[in-house]
Amino acid sequence: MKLQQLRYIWEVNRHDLNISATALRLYTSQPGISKQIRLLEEELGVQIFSRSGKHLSKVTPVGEDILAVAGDILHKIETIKRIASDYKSPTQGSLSMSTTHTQARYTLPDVIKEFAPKYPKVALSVIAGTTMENIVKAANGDVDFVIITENFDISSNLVVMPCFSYHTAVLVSKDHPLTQLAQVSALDIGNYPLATHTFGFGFNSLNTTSLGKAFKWVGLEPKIALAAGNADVVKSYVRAGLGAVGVVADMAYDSTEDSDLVRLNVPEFGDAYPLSIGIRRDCYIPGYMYDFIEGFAPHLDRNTVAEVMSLPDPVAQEDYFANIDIPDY
Amino acid sequence: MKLQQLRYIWEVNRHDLNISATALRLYTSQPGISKQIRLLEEELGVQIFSRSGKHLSKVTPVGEDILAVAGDILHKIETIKRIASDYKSPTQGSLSMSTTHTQARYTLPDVIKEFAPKYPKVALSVIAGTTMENIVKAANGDVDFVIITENFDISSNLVVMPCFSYHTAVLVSKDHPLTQLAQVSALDIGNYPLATHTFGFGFNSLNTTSLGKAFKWVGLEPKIALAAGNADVVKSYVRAGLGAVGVVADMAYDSTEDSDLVRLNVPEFGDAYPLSIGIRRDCYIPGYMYDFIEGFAPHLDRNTVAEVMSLPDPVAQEDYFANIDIPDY
DNA sequence: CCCCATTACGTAGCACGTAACAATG
DNA sequence: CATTGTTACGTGCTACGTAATGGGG
Repeated sequence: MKLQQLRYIWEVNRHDLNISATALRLYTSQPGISKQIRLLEEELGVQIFSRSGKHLSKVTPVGEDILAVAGDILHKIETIKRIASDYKSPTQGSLSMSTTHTQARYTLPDVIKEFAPKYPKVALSVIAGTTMENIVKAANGDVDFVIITENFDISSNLVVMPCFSYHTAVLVSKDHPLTQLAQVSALDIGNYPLATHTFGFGFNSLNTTSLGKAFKWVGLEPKIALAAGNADVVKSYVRAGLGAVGVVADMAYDSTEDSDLVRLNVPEFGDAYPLSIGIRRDCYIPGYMYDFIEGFAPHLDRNTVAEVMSLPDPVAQEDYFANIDIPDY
Repeated sequence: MKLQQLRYIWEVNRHDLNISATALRLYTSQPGISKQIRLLEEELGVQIFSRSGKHLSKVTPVGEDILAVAGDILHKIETIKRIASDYKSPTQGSLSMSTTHTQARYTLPDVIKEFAPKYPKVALSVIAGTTMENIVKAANGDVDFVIITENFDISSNLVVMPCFSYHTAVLVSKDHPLTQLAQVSALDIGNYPLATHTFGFGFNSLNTTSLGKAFKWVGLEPKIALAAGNADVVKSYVRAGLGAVGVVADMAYDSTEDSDLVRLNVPEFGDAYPLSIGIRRDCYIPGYMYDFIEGFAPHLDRNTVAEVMSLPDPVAQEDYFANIDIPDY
């Protein structure tokens, strides 16, 4: 059994069982991959892929099991490289995260501004995507960690550490009728088109967020005017003067930059949302990564993170923060 | 990076950093191993072993980290082979366990008598050792699972499933003065030499077992006459007619075979001890292994074991059995 | 008829073994 | 001086690339 053989079956599986496409991506030849896969299957005495004619049609049941373990192995191989690289040159390496647009746009730049000059040799990449995509990326090891809003109790291999809480900001234009009210309720908002970004799981998730619940609670079906993955679009829409009410995460509201907007206080929307960081359980954490995390969430210092990561028990990891105050943004 | 390189550093570490000895054991040449290790170190850019002169003197800090991951990888490689082998020929393979002498001698033979004819092609091996040794073997993956008395909440990578409870049997010879008493207490026993096997952690562990506590409770320092790892020796000692009181696990007392001994009822020694099976968390379980486990502990059927093993959370795994009645032996 | 996996075959690289060397206790 | 790790060197294996073959949709 060779590592490359494991790499090949893993990649072929990732590329829709298309050996040719895999070969292109790996800059190698089709016959090479084909042969190595057959050799592996021969050595193990089982078929990993079932062939129909000249196609790999699907993964056999054994293949599923084998692929799962192979994935672990390949990830651990990368881990070894990282360990060595981190020890050799602690200020060098790569750091990738996936997160929502809001964090990428509003909270992360400040952290990066501190981080980047300190670690000029660390290749930093921030990927903005939906919560679902982000979680999958982190779980697959495509990124080092994920910063994510909403509680996700997905039974995955991610260690979740809360960074801070944030609230929603309800925004209207300066001349909006709602600015005349002494106290705005969700009921009042229901009379206007609502512009919000999709909190995580896409459009329908509105029903499951506490924002959605707040609407339900006052017996309203919100008239969504705009649901974008992007707080800036929401704000533009509010600015457009169509009477829209915008709901964004409060970090997306800057009192000076957005001085043409008015932030309303709506008690029903007062819920705090936890913003958390999720790291693959068996991930190796280089020094600069600790530093980045601490820069983002000061209470997640190196010792804390290391301690939580070393807890063998997911529930203990979760409980660790149960009695710790999570700061507001 | 090659798998063999990982195997080499792993084995060299296991063989006290002696490359020559390792080469002998692996049926290969010293220079081969030496070179591959250097190649790996070169590729990673770090030293895994520190050299003093012509010796590998110790493992570097990075080396420790790397070795840990390498061990995982090698174990998973074996797992892949097992998966394939099990799928290819489900009735073939190997099954090894480590346990105490008492289980090996008294409870396991019945299970094996059922199992062996059913799976003639499974190489079965039972290793008797102290509890400590057994746990280490299972955690290292040297054996497939461990059957162990005493509660061990060692934070290891073992999934623990209770099989049944047993009690201690207090044995004396037929002509022993204690047989004249209507009711025997621990206090009475304190007057005689005590013969017992070491429950698990060696001689001193008597203080931590509930057996030891029972003595403490009645204010006695037991006069141990014999502490052996072997219930048969205890019984011989009791038979020797020196007035010794023997304490063994009740499965070691056979009312017909040991009809020359009298079992006393001593309330203070009435505690139930759980007997559990411990399986490495990331272990692959072939069909015949499920079968063996079920033969040993009928309530641990295939579905139950599979379900518990698939729980990602050690605490959940432990709690699984909290509300389930564990049968007596 | 295009796409894709497999077979055939040649080559370059590398893992491994033997032998010689060096250094340590 | 015995033990152990490293260097030197030759060889056999094999992974990989190119070219040709063969099924399917």
